[in-house]
Amino acid sequence: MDAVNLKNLAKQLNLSVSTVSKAFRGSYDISEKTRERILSLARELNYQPNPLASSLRTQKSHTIAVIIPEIANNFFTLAINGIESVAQELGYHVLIYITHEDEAKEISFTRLLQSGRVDGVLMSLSKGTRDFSHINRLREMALPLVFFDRIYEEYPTTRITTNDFESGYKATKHLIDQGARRIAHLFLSGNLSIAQKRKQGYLQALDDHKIKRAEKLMVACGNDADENKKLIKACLKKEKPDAIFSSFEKLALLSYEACAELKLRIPEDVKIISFSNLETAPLLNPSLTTITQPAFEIGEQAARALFAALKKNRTAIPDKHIVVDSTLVRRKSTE
Amino acid sequence: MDAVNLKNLAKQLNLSVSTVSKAFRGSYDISEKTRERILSLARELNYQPNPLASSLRTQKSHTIAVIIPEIANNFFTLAINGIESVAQELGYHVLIYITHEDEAKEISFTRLLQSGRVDGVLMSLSKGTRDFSHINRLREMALPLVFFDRIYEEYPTTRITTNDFESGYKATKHLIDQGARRIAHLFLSGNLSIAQKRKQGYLQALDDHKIKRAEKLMVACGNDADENKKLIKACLKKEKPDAIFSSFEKLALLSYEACAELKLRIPEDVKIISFSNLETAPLLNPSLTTITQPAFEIGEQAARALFAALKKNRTAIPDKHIVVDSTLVRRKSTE
DNA sequence: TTGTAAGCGTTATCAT
DNA sequence: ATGATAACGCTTACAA
Repeated sequence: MDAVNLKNLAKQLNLSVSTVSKAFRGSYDISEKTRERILSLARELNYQPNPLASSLRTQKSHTIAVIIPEIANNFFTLAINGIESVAQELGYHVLIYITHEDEAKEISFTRLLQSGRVDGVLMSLSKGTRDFSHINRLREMALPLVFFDRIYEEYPTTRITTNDFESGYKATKHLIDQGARRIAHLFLSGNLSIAQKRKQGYLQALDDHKIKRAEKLMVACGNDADENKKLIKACLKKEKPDAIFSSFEKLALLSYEACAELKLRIPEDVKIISFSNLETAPLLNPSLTTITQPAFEIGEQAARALFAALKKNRTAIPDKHIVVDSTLVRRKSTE
Repeated sequence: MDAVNLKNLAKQLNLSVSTVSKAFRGSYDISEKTRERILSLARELNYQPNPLASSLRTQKSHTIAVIIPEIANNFFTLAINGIESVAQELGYHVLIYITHEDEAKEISFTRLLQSGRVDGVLMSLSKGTRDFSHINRLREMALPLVFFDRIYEEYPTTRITTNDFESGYKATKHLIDQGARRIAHLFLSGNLSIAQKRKQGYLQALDDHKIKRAEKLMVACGNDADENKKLIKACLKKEKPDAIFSSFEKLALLSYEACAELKLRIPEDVKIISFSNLETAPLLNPSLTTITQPAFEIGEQAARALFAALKKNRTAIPDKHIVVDSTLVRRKSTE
């Protein structure tokens, strides 16, 4: 069966291509009667306009790209859900690109997006990103870009995060209030601003409570889970922390495993709190105290910020930092 | 800055558009010297070919669509990971569509894909799908389609699932071996073939062990979590099962909550086994015995099946059912 | 109200 | 080895 297109329809109706085209776009200089004829034949033949042709012509793809570091991660999964729901509502299509925390991939993805494939980009930086020229290039190309969570702080666009400093502070203070004094901090190595903010919150809380900072209690983790678990175990064994504040969910889960393997009891020997969107946090053994980010909402807001700019036809996106609050949920792991 | 395109490059080099175009496609009737000139200017100006134009011309979008019922779900997250890794390797782009188990959305998505936007589709049916005409239409349009997990059994294409019947049987038998006799089964209402297969495995296992089937022990769940929890609690209270076999991860988590609320101990009062790709299954209280599907591999294989067909230029995809095995992982919830 | 024709940025065929 | 030109399917001035 030959694809049905405008030319096709036009011929069968003895009309011109442009008349048919206009009918679909609800132009009011088409008579009610011919419009009816056109639409009815279109329905019958199940006509679908070719989006490539139309995008090429209008310079709008009605598609956005979402670039994230990983997807087997509850935060990003929820964020995508938020993004997708807005995209669906507004009739946009969503391309997904996963960098696996790799700067080289991030660079090559941004390259691919530079020529009309998408109208805009939502992005969360990968841990490995050290140089930002690929991102600045997007600005030169006037490709609208909104950051969420793992933002590029200096980039003049809308950037959405949670209150990371305050949350880091609150998490640490919570541990202190629960009696902890040797608090380890697990974070992801690299340049991520959110990791730094959380760490600063941690340090500030220590300072405010006259607890001495100790480099050895701050564990920079990488990409490899086994490696990370070793780092955590080493810290637990050598430094004997009485609590752990983990900046990233997966590091908390590794801590649970590490504690089990070292026969350390949670929370008796080690209290644990972590940034996390884990649905099963309440069901863990013991249930995990979390700093929970409103991930769906973050995705949603990022998408809305982007689409608002797209509607206004490539208006620059407001240069501002939107902060939504995380919530601390107390559970057994810090009791 | 004006977008740099072929015409643009050609003018600056005093060459024709077609020469420049050929240079990029490594045509060998371009002299080494001019090719060098072209590529070097392209690099300098950071030229990126416009994929819309090129797709329109070649009738290949180098893009696939993935249609799934939900994304806040470890199985689908892992499957996407598998799909995306293959797509990345082969230079394809991935569009994501989430039906939220809604047939209407599934229909409208398949519509959108009918006119050149994508070269092929990977799909897992939504629970709500009762009519398949929208899917059959994709065949009429000769749009390559591969199913994974929630397959449309009658559709002549490659369909990838786990060994659902056997897994259902094995799960049930495991509960029986552990001493259970009143085994409830939680599944998703609707037409999903995998749900039916799993249930058949369950029933067969009961039959083989001379345990009487009981309608009231078979709980059909819907989309609403609260509603589902009520159903599960009602079953636990009225039917007093000594074990639960859950076909879907989220139903198992609700069962944990239900048991907690009813002060039922797992596994002493109720043993639980579930299909699940939960990373935290070993960390739950108690750890959850699972039937784990090789989700990443399923996604990967589905993608490979699709791309193989695409490479051969719209050859029909082999009509076959690929079965990969799930594994039963024994943990405390069924001890 | 309808039609003509140019053009979006490519690729591919056919000349030169 | 290079170039002119016609598509791909659509939108949009502008003309009729």
